[in-house]
Amino acid sequence: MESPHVSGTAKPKARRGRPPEQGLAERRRRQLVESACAVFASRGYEAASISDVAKHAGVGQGTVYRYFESKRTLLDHVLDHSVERMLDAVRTGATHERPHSLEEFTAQVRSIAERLFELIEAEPDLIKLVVVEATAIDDELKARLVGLENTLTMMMASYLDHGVREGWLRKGLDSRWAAHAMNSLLVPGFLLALRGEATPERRARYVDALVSFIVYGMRGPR
Amino acid sequence: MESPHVSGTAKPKARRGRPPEQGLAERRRRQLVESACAVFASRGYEAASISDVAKHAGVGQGTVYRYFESKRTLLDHVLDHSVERMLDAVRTGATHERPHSLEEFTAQVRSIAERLFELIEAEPDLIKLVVVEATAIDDELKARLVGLENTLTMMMASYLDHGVREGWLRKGLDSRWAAHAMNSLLVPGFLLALRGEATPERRARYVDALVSFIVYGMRGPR
Amino acid sequence: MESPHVSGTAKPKARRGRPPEQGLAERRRRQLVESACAVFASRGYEAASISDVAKHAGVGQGTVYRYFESKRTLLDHVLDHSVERMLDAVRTGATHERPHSLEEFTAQVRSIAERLFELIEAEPDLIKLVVVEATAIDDELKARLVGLENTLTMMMASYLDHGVREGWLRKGLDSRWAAHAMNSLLVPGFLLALRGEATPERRARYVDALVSFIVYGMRGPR
Amino acid sequence: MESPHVSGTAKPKARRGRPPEQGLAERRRRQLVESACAVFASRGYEAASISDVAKHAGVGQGTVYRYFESKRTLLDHVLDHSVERMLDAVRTGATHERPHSLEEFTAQVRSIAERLFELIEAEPDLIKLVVVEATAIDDELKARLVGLENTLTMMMASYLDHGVREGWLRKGLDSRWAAHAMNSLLVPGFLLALRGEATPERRARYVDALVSFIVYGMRGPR
DNA sequence: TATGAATGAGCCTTCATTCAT
DNA sequence: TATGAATGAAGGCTCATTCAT
Repeated sequence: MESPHVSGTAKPKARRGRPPEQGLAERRRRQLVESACAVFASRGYEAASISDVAKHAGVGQGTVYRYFESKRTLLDHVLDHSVERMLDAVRTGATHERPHSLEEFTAQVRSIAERLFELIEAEPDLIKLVVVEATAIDDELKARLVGLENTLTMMMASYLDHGVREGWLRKGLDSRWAAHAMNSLLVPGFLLALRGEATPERRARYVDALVSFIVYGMRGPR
Repeated sequence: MESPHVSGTAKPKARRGRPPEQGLAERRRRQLVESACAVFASRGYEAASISDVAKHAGVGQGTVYRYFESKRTLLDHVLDHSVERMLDAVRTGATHERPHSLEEFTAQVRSIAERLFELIEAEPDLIKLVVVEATAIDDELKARLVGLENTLTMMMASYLDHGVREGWLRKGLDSRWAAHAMNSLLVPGFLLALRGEATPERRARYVDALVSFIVYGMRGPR
Repeated sequence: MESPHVSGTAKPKARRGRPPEQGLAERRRRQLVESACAVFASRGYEAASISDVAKHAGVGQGTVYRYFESKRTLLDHVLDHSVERMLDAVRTGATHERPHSLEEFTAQVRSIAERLFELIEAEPDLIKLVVVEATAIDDELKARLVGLENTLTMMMASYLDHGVREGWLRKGLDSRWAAHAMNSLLVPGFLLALRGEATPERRARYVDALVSFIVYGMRGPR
Repeated sequence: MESPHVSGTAKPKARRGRPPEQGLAERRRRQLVESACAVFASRGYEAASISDVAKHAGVGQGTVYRYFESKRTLLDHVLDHSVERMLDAVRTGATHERPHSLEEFTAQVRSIAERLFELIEAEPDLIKLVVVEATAIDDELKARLVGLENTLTMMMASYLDHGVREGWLRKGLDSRWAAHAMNSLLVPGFLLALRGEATPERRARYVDALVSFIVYGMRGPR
C-alpha cells in the first residue's frame, strides 16, 4: 500500500504495537460463522445461545461480539454463507453455459439436482434452517429469502424461455410457474435426505423421477 | 385415546344432584391445547409464553400447570392435536375404503391433496409449527415426528402394495420409496401456500402436476 | 362495586383462586419506589443495579419487573415521588393562602425554606438525585425537570406580581428573574445540608440571609 | 505536583543523541487526562468507556492502562485537572494579593465570580461532572471532594478574618459560615449557566445580586 | 512501548415454574 | 380447584481489564 513512497515525507504512520495479524479478523469471522451454522442448525436459531456458539468455536462469548454486532447479524451471515454454498452447488452442476437441446437441459437439471443432494446430505439441518426456519424469524428475513427464491425462479424461467425460443420446449409453457415448481420439487429430496434414508440408489431414483416430471411437464403431453 | 366412548353415545345416565363435572377437566385441556395451538402457531414455540397461552384461554397461568406439567408437554399435545387434524383431512379425502383401479387411486390422491391444501391454507402457521419448527426443538421430538411420518409412509406403502397385487400398479414398484416421495411432494405445495402465493389456479395446477408425477412414477414409463 | 346487583343475573364473574389481596400491588410499588430512592440516591442511577434495588426491598429481581417495566420507568417513579415530597414541603410551609404584606410574604418564604431544609437534611442524596443527577441521564428527563422548575418559577412569579399589584413589592420588579433566583438560592442551602455541617444555628442564619437577600432584592435599594 | 519546574524555564540541557523523551510519559498522561475530561464530561463517567477515551486520544485502549491503572484512577486525575482549572480561575480573578477595603474585597469577589462563570460557560459538562456526578460514584471520592471544598472554605475564611482584623468587615462575623455561604452561592449560577439560560444580562444581574448578598451579610444590617 | 484481540463478570430483562391462599 | 404473585435461572449484550506480540 505505501510502497511507492519509499523515501518521501509521508512517514508510514509509525505502526507501533502488535501488528494486526493480517487476515485474522476474516479467519475469525469464518470460524464463528461456521460454528454458528452448526449450532443454529442443530438447536434452531431461537433456542441456540451465543454462549453455545462461542463454546463451539472455542472462544469467549465477548469475542463473538467483536465480529458480529448481534445474534441476529450473525444469523444473516450464516444465511449468506449457506446460500453461497447452495449457489456454488448449482454453478458446479451447470457445466454448459446454456443447453441447446432437451437432452442437454435434462443432463444439466440432473447434474444440479445431484450437487444439491450432496449438499443436503452433508448438512441437512443447515439447509432446513435456511429454507424453512429462517422465514419464521423475522419479516425482514422472510422478505430476503423470498426475494432470493424469486431471483432463482426468474433465472430458471429465463432458461426455460430460451428453450421455448429454440424450440426444444413447447410453446405456451408457463415458464414462471414451471420454474417455481422445479425449485419446489427440490424440497422433497431435501426431506428424503434429511431423514437419512437416502441410499444412493433411492437418490438416483428420485432424481430420475424429478427429471422425468420436469421434462414431462415442460414438453407437454405429447 | 378416547377410552370413554366405549358403548356408543354413552349418555351420563341422569344422576341426582350436580354432576361431578366429569369431563370438565377434559374440556379444559382441550381449551388450553387450542389456545396453545393458536399462540404457538402465531408467535412460534420459543417466542410464545405460557402467560400468552393462559391469557388466550382466559385462565390464570397457574391453571395451565394444573393440566400440563410443562410448556414442553403442552407442545406435545399441540402436536398430537394438529396431527390428528391432518389425519382427518386424509381420512376425509379417502372416500372409498380402498381404490380398485388406477383411476380411483388417482382420484383419491387428488382428493387427499386438496383436503390437505385446504388445511394448510386455513392454518398455515400451525402446519409450519408441526412440520418445521418442532423438529428443531428437541431430539426426542424430532424422533417422534420422524416416526409419525414413517407410519404415514408405511400406511401409504401398504396401499400401493395393494395396488400392485390387484394389478393396477406395476410390479416391482418400490412401494416404500414411492410412498415417501408422495409424502414429500406435499411439502412444496405447503411452502407455496405458506408464502401466500397460492391462487386457486396455481393450486389446481400444482395438484395436477403432483398427481401426474405420482401416477407417472407408479405406472412406469410405459 | 357490585353491591347494587344483589340478586340480579349479573353473577359477579365467580372470583376463583387466591383473592388478589386488595392494595398489595400499591404497597409493593411504594416499597419498591422507596428502595429505589435509597439505592439510586446512594450509588447514583447508572451505578445502581436492579438487583441492588430488589435486595434492598427484600424481593427477587423478577419481582421488580412485575411492577415497573424497566429501570428507567422506576426512575420516573422515584422522581415523581421525590418531587411530590418537595411540593408537600412547600405546601406545608405556605400557611396563608396569599400574603398581603411584605411581612407575611417574608414569613412564608422563611417557613417554606425551613421545610425544605428539613427535607434536604433528611434525604440529601435523594434531593441531589432529583435536582442534579437526573438532568444528566436523559434528554426527555432533563426536559421534564426543566419544565417542572419552570412551573415552580412561574407560580412564584405570579406570587410576586401579586405583591407588586398590592404595592408591597416595588414596581418594575423583574418577577420572572426574581422567582428564578429564589429557586436557585435554595441550592446552596441544600449543599450546606448535604455536607452535614448544618447546625440548627447555622441553618437559621442561612435562612435569615436568604430571606434578607430576597426581600432586599424584591424591595429595591430604598 | 509539578516538581520539574524548580528553576524557571529549565531547558533540557542539550544532550548528545536522542533525548530519552523525558516528559513524553508526562505528555501522554496529560493528553489522556484531557481526552478523558472531554469524554467523561460529554457522556458521563459511567456511560463513557475506556475505548471512547482511547479513541479520542488517538491511542489504543491498552495504552490507557500503561498510564492509569484503572478507569477509576483516570477519573481521579480528571478531577484533579478540573479542580486545578477552577483554582486557576479563582487565582486569576484575585488580582490584588489581599484586599484592604470593603471596596477592594467586593471588586475581587465580583472578579472571581466572573471568571468562574466564564469557566462554567466554557465547560458546563465538565463542571457538572466534578460538582455533581463525581460525588455519587464512590464514598472515597465524595470524601475527597468534600475535603476540597472544606479547604476552599478555609482559605476564604482566613481572607474574611483578615478583613475583620483590618476593620472593614464587622466584628463577630462567623467567617467559616460566611465562607461556606459564598461558595455555595456559586452553585445557582452554575445551574443557570448549565441550563444554557445565562444571557450576559442575566449573568451580570446574578453577579450583582450575589455580591450584594455577600456584602450585605458580611457588613451586617447597618 | 503500544496495540487491539480476547475475555468474563455483570447488567437488564424475560419467563417457566412454584406455591400460598 | 384456580389464581397470580413471586422467583431465579438464563439470555443477549457491554466493557474494564489483561496479555501476546
